[in-house]
Amino acid sequence: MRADARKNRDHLLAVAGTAITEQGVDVSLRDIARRADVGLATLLRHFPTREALLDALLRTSFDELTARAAELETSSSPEDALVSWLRDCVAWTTEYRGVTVLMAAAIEDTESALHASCVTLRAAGARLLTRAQAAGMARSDIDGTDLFALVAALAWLGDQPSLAPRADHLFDVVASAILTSAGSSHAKRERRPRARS
Amino acid sequence: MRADARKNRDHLLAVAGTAITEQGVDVSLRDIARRADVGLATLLRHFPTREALLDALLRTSFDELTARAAELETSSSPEDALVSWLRDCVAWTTEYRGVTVLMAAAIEDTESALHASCVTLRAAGARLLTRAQAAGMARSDIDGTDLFALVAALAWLGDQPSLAPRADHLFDVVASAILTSAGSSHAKRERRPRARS
DNA sequence: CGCTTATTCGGATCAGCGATCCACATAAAC
DNA sequence: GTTTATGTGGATCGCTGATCCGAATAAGCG
Repeated sequence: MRADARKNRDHLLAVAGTAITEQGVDVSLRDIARRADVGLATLLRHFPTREALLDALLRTSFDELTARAAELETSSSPEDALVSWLRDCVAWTTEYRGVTVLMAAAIEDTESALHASCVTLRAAGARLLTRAQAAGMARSDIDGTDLFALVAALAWLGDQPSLAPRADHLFDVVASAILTSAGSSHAKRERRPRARS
Repeated sequence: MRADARKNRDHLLAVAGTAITEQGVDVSLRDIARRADVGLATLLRHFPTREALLDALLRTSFDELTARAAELETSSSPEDALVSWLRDCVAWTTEYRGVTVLMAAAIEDTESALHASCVTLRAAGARLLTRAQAAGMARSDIDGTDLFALVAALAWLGDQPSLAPRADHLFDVVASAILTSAGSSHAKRERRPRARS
């Protein structure tokens, strides 16, 4: 890559980081290009899609989260490791308003630039979940995909200005649902008469 | 209102209903106008914003949901009433892909055309919740706003193609969190050492 | 019925978006 | 210093919702 191209790329990433922190991931790409004193076409050549830009921008964060999962796996109890990692994930998304929707779309879109990162994240969560389940600390009827979905839903809550104030509390509510049902009587109560067809 | 205006309004509502069912609430207003053989300006005069259009279109559904809440309040046990009403709410949103985001925004935006409907819905849920709490069937540390947020989050899950397959299962998980903590030991387990500041 | 008036309509236009094209500028290689 | 491969960004496209205003028309009245 040519030196000037590299410089533009790096500068664009820096500016994009600022813009996204300020305005969320839906910020206009034109705005980012303007703030970087660069043509829109240049931004779009370096990062052909919004997902590609985010992938470059967030890769470090993704890596940190997966590393943190590995670390917690050896340093904490299965229960604490799972819950505090989930908490970290949700807390992280608050720095990038709107990223949850893109991640939810990317997790099953193999063409998305964010796909690989999302899959890796889900796998990291699945490991912690399996460990907690093996220890009897987490309900056994959920898997990594369920966990990903729950974290996404909680992160989405935090993205909605009107619901965000409850996000922390509802995290605890959902966390209790993941943890507490392990072998409890609820597994039986849970079987309700009949779902509305 | 002049006869031709009324006709256009009704026709637009019918066409909008079809279009939104097919493509979700983010369908282009221009498309709706085109399909109704009407100018875009005409659509926007009858319904100045997307929210206004949805409000007119969904008012019936909103009324049905609140009526159903009242009905369940007298016909079912506090627990069943709450859970099956929540299930109805989530199921209803699946007919209008994307409506959840607009409702979350509208619940605290008094200017939104959807505001009143959302507030009414939250109140209906709050009544069922309070009743279940009084009967000791629902955890007491949540309120109507929390309930609204949880339903919104579950509905949002159903809107995401990649997460939708788990939505039903995760509804049960969340429902168990709402119900099962009533006086159980979990209330105590729940107090975790310390949330990350 | 014909005239007037208030209402409604929709084509045209605007600013915004992301995507794409291509003449031009320039770093790098020789 | 010249050549060449690479990078750039203004211009343009099709799309979005919002707005304006001359033309069309329904309703009211003599």
